[in-house]
Amino acid sequence: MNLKELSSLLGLSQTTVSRALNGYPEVSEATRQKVMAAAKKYNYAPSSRARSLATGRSMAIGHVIPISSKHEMVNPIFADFIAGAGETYSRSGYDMLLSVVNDEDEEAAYREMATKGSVDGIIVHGPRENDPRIELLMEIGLPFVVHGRAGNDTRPYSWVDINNGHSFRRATDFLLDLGHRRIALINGIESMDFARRRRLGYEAALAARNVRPRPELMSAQEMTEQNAYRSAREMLALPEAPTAFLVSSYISAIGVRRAVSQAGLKIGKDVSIVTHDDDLSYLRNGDEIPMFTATKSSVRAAGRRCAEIVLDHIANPDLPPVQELWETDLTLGLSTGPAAKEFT
Amino acid sequence: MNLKELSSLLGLSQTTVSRALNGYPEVSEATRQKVMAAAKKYNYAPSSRARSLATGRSMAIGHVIPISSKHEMVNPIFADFIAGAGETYSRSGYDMLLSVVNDEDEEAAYREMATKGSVDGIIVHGPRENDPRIELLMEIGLPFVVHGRAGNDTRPYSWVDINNGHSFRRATDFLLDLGHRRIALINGIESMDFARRRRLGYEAALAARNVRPRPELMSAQEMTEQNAYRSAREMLALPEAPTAFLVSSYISAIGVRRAVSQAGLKIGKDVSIVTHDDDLSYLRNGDEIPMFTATKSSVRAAGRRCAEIVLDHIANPDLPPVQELWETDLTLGLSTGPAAKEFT
DNA sequence: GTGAAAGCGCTAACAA
DNA sequence: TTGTTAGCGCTTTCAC
Repeated sequence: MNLKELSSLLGLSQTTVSRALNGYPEVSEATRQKVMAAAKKYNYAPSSRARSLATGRSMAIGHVIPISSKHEMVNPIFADFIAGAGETYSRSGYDMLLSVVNDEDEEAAYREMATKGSVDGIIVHGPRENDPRIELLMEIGLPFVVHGRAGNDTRPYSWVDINNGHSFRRATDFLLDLGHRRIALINGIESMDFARRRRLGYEAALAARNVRPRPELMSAQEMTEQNAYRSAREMLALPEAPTAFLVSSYISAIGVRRAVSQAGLKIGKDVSIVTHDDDLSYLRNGDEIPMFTATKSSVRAAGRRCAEIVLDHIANPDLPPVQELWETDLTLGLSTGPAAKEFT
Repeated sequence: MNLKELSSLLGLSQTTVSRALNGYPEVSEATRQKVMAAAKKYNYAPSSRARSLATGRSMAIGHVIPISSKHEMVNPIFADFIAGAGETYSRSGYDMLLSVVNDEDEEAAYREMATKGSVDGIIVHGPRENDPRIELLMEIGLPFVVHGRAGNDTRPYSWVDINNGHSFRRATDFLLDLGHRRIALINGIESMDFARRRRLGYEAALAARNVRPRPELMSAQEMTEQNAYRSAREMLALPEAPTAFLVSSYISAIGVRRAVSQAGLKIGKDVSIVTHDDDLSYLRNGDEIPMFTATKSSVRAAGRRCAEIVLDHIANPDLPPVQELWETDLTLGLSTGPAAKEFT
């Protein structure tokens, strides 16, 4: 069923039917009712392709997902982010176009989305330090929002980010307060902006207390259980083994936990672990200490927010860039480890 | 830059330019070269909207991701599947349209994709037993492929599935061979087709050896670490505690592992755990026993295959449905648990 | 309040 | 081998 058929069925012009359906005010209430009813009855929905061509807007937002052979197959937080963004899009009648590309083809993917006119805006995932995509997207001229930031690039582009530095600084301070001096950092790959900021926060906390950072207690790798396990095991075998671990992802924390157990050490007694978690409920038994930076729900919220911002910029291209730094729910649990104390 | 501009720039008709760009044979090599060069120079790419409208094909495949308030936020294997499908699409010049919807709106989402003509085919995720979507999609008439199956529906629709039943039957057999008689099953929610099949495989293995299935050793929940942890802890507190756990997801296995450790039991000695894993390397030390059903790479391969099938059906609508049941790499490691033995 | 007609940018018959 | 022309299904001026 298309507009032509529907309108001839109703004995009206295409114009009137279109107007009735799109909520134009000049249509009489009676006609509108009739049209709406018929559309529903015949299950009519305007062709998005035709509509796009006529209006010049494609009603879709592009997400480019880089698949690297070198790095993690798929960013673990990606799914939740997408879920959040998707909610916003469907509320606003937008589609989400996903483009999965090898990272060397990524630039071409953005260019193509723009020149083919398949999207009205773009969301950038997993920004790296001095990410060249920012430049590219500014040149292309399509509205875009970055989830995270690309280093200290001060150009006015829109982004939504978690305050990774502050969060890790506070977590490190917490461990220092507990009396720890050999605090290991199990981090993600440092080319990712968020990992760099986390390390800086950790280092800043150490420096403020004159605690010497130990390179042998810092690892920066793809965040898998395996990597974390191996790193933690090696660190625990050192003559001066860490008494605490600050861990940059939940899945890595599981690897650390395994290494600690296997070394015959008791978590929360011999060694403290500070990490992310979405569910505190089971952690208040001295098992480990959670720290919120990017939980499932906050990632989802970030997805929603990024989507909103890009839609706003599409609706109003003169809007200034939006830059939001979200403070985290840094919720630290009760530790029964060395010098344990409650901290909120 | 659009076709009109490009062709007038070249002093050619739109038709010729279009033909040259689309690889039609009747264009002279000389013109083609010229056209190609100009297109590259001016960074021209045909508008996908206009092209879709003209050809009637939208060059996009729809994926509907149901977000349930009741269940897991996002299916954990979803990201890898998407990555695989995305690879295939980009090779074939297709786009992927993601629609994130509440599960009650899912039917409407499929209908809309079809009537709006925004996709040429659909991939169905997370089929449930007697999933009404199958009916709906057959009625809609768009090519579709299901990742998994919808119960024992024998209608001729295309699907790609892992042999979950067989895999779990073999794993259970393995544990029975080791001498285990109280084998717990930590499963996903049974409304999901895969979970049901896994339980059936498990029960069949028990029945074949006249081992009574114990309802108190079977849990079926959303697959999170928390749920698995709680279930395992409860089971271990029973007077007749399980000596082995058969666990339906890697993340659940982590919860089981924690419960077992916390109970003061040694994995691989007091209790065997059979589960999924992508990386065997660290498991041959008696820690636990991996079992492959749906690993990251096989899920990705399934994504690629589903995408291929749907593209095939779009290219040739008369193609009969493709139904593929993949046998799994059920690789069982060395257990040092009770009656341990090598099994491959 | 309604309709006629032009046009969005492309592809594909049909002509030449 | 190339060009002319007529749509694809919708929105949107402009005229009534």
